[in-house]
Amino acid sequence: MKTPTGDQALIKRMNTAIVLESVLQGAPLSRADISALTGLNKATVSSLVQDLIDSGLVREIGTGQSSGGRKPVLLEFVAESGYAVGVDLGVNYVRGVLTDLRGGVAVERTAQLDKTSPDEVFGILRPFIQSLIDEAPESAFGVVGIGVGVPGLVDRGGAVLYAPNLGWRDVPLQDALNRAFGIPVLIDNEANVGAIGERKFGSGRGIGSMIYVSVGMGIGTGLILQKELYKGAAGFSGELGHLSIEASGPPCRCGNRGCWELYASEQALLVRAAEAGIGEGTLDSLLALAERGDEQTRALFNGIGESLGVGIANIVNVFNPEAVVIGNTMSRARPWLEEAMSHTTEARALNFHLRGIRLLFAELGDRSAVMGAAETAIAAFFKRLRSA
Amino acid sequence: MKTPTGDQALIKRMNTAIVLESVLQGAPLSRADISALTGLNKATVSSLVQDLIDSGLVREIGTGQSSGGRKPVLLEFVAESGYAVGVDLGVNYVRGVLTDLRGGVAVERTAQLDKTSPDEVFGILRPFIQSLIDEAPESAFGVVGIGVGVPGLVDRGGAVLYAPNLGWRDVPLQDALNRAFGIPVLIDNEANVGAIGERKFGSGRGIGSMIYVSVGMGIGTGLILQKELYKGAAGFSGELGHLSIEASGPPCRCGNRGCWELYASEQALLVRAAEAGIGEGTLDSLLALAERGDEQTRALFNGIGESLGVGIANIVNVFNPEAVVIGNTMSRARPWLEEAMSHTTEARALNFHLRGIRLLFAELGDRSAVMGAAETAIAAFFKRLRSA
DNA sequence: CTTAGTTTGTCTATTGGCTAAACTAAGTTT
DNA sequence: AAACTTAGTTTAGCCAATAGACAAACTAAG
Repeated sequence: MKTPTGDQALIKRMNTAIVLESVLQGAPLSRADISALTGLNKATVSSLVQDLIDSGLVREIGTGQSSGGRKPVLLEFVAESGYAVGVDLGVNYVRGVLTDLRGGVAVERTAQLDKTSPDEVFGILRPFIQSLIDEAPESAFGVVGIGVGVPGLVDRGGAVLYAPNLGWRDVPLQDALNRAFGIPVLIDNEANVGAIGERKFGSGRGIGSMIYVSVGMGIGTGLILQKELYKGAAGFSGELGHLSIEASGPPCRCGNRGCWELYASEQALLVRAAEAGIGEGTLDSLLALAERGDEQTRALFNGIGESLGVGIANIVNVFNPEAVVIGNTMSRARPWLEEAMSHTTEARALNFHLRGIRLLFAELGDRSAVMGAAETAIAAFFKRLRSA
Repeated sequence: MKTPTGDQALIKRMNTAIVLESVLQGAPLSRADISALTGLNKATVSSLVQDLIDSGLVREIGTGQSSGGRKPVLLEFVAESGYAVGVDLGVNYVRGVLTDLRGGVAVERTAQLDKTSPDEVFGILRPFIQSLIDEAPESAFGVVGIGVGVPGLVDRGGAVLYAPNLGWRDVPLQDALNRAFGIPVLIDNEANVGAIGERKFGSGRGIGSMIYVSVGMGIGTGLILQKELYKGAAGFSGELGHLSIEASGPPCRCGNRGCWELYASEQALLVRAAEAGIGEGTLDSLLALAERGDEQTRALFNGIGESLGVGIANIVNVFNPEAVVIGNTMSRARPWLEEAMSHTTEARALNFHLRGIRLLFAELGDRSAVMGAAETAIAAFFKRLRSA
């Protein structure tokens, strides 16, 4: 029986979390507002707010408008009571942010990555992260954690099991960073943190079930189901890039055949462009051509859009999500993809599932993953607060 | 702020639920055992157990072995303190059970269904359910609810939005049954209740994430993720039968192309058998042929097994579940399907995701759905207990 | 057949969080 | 200025869980 038993301390933690949550959501509001909002007694709210003020998470910011009686004392969350580091480890770059507890970016930094062996990457990563930590202002909680997104499979213990594009196998990144910095470190797949980033700060704000499709050289996905990131039994789910859409299609390096990413990724686009002799082997060159009105290039994007739609129709049928968000590099091709993509999805998905669904593109662009990584660390901090 | 705030009543409800849960799990055990198991104080356990005894959910069943001191008084859950009705509404049959609160079957009954209009079905269903209710013995809580599985899409309010095989559209079944019997009624898709049945009573016992694939004339699926039935945003997810496995395959009645169920369902088997001039157009005849060693028939099953494997590989890559359970009529063809199915799945799914996965067949056979329907009603009863 | 030691389950006093109601503080309205 | 409103605090009481004392019922050793 692992279930934690209920006692008074639990109640207090729960109610404190509820009060903190209302301050986070409701921005400037008074103790009376919180009481009305939550149903908690005014006295209870007063007491819990005092605790939060003492801990530094909440502060009073003067009085508000009277509505016929004593003026309310307005409260707000102290975003600068702590900081978090978010890192997006790419195949040839590292991007990092230092954010406050509301996700406000204090420092942002990018570095090149030309070597990819675990040791070399760690040699770059360590001072990179340290420099972000060093820039954090004095605060009540200090730097509360480090979140990292990596292009590969990550197990529950934060070890990178397999990252083909980095050439990594079984790299215990979380352990290493944990030892180096002595603060909580969370490692997750790039698509998973991207999903978290878009849901918290981007186009998926407030959405309960959302599938984030990271379309870069491959296709990765992050599944947010019932407001939570879904991970499979072993911690790695959502390899929708390797969902086969042509059972008898060409073999994929994963062992399967006709995988979605063979048809709908940046890689697929570049291969097709090369076959047709268009562009210079880069997404940028193709985007420029499409921009200039080149019909052949636009047809190419159109085809990718259709293939995206085929996979999205599957996703919609399987998950019946509120939204599908397309992110990563290919989101820049939105103008040339969107119509074919939406059209194909609508033609193929089940009618009932399409009701009210939203097909969106990432708002944060190439920052979905860093921001999500930071948010991961912030969320873990709040979770720790709630349970202690 | 909809979150229920914490107060003492909540604590008591939580702890009562914990105590009840340990009695449910641990079968005959004493108050002292519960205290040791849960960490709750002996006095607390005593008090909560007394409440449960008073309510009729728990009873003392004499003393146990002493381990050198006073003999413990053993407790057990009173399964017969209430009853539930489970109904599996098929296209041409209705199956119903009356179970106690532990899912023990007290009465089981099946009826033919030759008419399928909502009114006609309701005319049959009403006395059918009434007769089950009438057989329930006197008990503390009486018949606590009715669960129904139907072959179609069901919305959150228990209305059948679309059931092509019954020819139903927008039939408010839950409302109708609720009014007729005045006890809680829960309607869900056949595959969803089947998943619940197999997880609770069948081959998926205790498994946290499991995909139930109901392979009948079509393919339906029930997704159990993190121990909970997953429903999409609008309440209907898991149409994995309409996951396209051949983007350029033949059109499906759903509007998409190359849907899984066109390749791997009983229907697909029968179509192929007819093309090859084998059997008499029924699954039974083909099973008999395969049994007798007919090579052509076995090859047919083998092909279906491969197609099942293609879809299962997709499922495994997407959900990384602990188990996939094949249910409904086609589970009877297990001997002729299993090898090709496992082999194809292993060849196509990502290696990491295959670790420890189990490909199972339904243990309850054609009773997965009824049992799951009953369990749905039982679970709802316990949920009500916990929140009041 | 005592007597000591164990184990089960209940009783009792205490703790701590929440609440209603009274109260203080600080405004607005007429 | 008097009457009313609203915000936030203080007070007394409630209730569930707990530690520890205790009674009941048993085993085992001398």
